[in-house]
Amino acid sequence: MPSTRRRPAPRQAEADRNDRELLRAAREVLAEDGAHASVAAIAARAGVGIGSLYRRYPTKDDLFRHLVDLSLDHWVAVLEAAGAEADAWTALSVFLTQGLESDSSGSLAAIAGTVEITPAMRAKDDRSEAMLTALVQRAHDAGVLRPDVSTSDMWALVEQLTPAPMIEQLRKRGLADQLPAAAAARRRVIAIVLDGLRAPGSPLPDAPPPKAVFDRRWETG
Amino acid sequence: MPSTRRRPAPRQAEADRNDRELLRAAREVLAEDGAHASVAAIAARAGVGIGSLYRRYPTKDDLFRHLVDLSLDHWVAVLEAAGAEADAWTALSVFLTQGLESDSSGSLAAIAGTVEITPAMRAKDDRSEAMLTALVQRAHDAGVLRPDVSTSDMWALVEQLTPAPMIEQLRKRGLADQLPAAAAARRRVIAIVLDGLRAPGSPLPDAPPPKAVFDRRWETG
DNA sequence: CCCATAACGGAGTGCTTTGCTCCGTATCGG
DNA sequence: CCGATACGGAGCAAAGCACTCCGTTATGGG
Repeated sequence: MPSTRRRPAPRQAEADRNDRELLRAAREVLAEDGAHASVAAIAARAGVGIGSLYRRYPTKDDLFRHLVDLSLDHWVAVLEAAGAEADAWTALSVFLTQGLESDSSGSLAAIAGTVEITPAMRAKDDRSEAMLTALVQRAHDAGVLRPDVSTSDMWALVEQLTPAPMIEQLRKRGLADQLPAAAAARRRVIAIVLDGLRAPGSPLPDAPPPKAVFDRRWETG
Repeated sequence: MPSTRRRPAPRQAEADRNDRELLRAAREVLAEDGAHASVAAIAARAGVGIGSLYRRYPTKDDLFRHLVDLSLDHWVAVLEAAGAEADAWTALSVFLTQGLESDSSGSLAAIAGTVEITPAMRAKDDRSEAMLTALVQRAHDAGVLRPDVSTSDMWALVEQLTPAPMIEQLRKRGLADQLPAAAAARRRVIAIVLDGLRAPGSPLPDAPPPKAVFDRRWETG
């Protein structure tokens, strides 16, 4: 049997760059347009033809699922970096600041319930849940985190702080010169929240949310 | 000249109720669908015919402008209630909790830049800016608010905390049984933020955002 | 310097959604 | 019972949608 070895892809470099641009653009458009984000808008913002997008992701759903998968990877990586910190408070602080600052994140809440979650993705989610719980427990043991804060409170903070409404708005309106100030404003908000997490804190209202509140949004069907 | 007095409107009560329902529905749909919110969806959610909506608001823009106007009224009212508090810290706390809890608010950021701001609306905005600045100054004088927090930091917090992504998501997916838990989670987040605002606090990063960042998003054209 | 090949861009397609108009119907005070 | 007013929603032209198809372009081993 003669070698049917394929030649190397002629335009591999361009293809790789296009893929990165597509994912970046998809996150931006999703953050701005929410559930109504269109494939055409994503391709246009990436500076890539629609045809090229569809060659890589046969379906809009495939693209979005990949995005969710990458986001799960992002949080696992952030939690690993945070867990490696020697100080319990620094670990929590790294979790929030690193996790929220990178644009590898972006608000995917808009497509919750529309993408099928694979078992591998579920496993990544379970993993990050366990890692964050360990981080919170460590901070409680060290007495640096207010005692009434639970793991799900931390996820609630992440959900609330992940969208950057001002930044999206400015980007959409083309007011790029205001972007640094808006990003700075968001960093200050996160810093305020971090201080709010420090022990002792005044008692929190209600009960911590059950994890089901977060998970059920992502169930399809 | 004979009296051309009009007869009283035969279905006035129904009309009033419909108007309230329309505004409530518009806020919900805007929060869920963002800038792509459709008139048909608003009418449907209000349980009102499209024709009735268009009789009251000749244009989609008219409806949205009214919504923005009411939101400005809402914040002025909240600031008046907060300013009436005897304790400087309680005043700030009322501002955030009352301002963010009511569903008279809702995230209108999605339509920033698409509605024409009338001089009257601009005046209301200026008024609330002055009132909040007074509140912040009072808290600084009393030494209860961390000294590096400015008025615009407070607006940034409001912008960040106004959207309720989890609540919208659950409502959209029909998971009504989870709504109380999600609302509780949000109250806890706000309580954490409030504690983060207390003096002394650790130094905040960057500089406070200029007010222009907030205003320019609303300029049309 | 070829030229086979893999990746490219975007016009086109059938279908849905949109903002808005129009008009026959329902309700109520006098 | 009747005139006035508000009602609901079918219908319309235009725009937007996910996705297909195909002629074009860039690359790198021989």
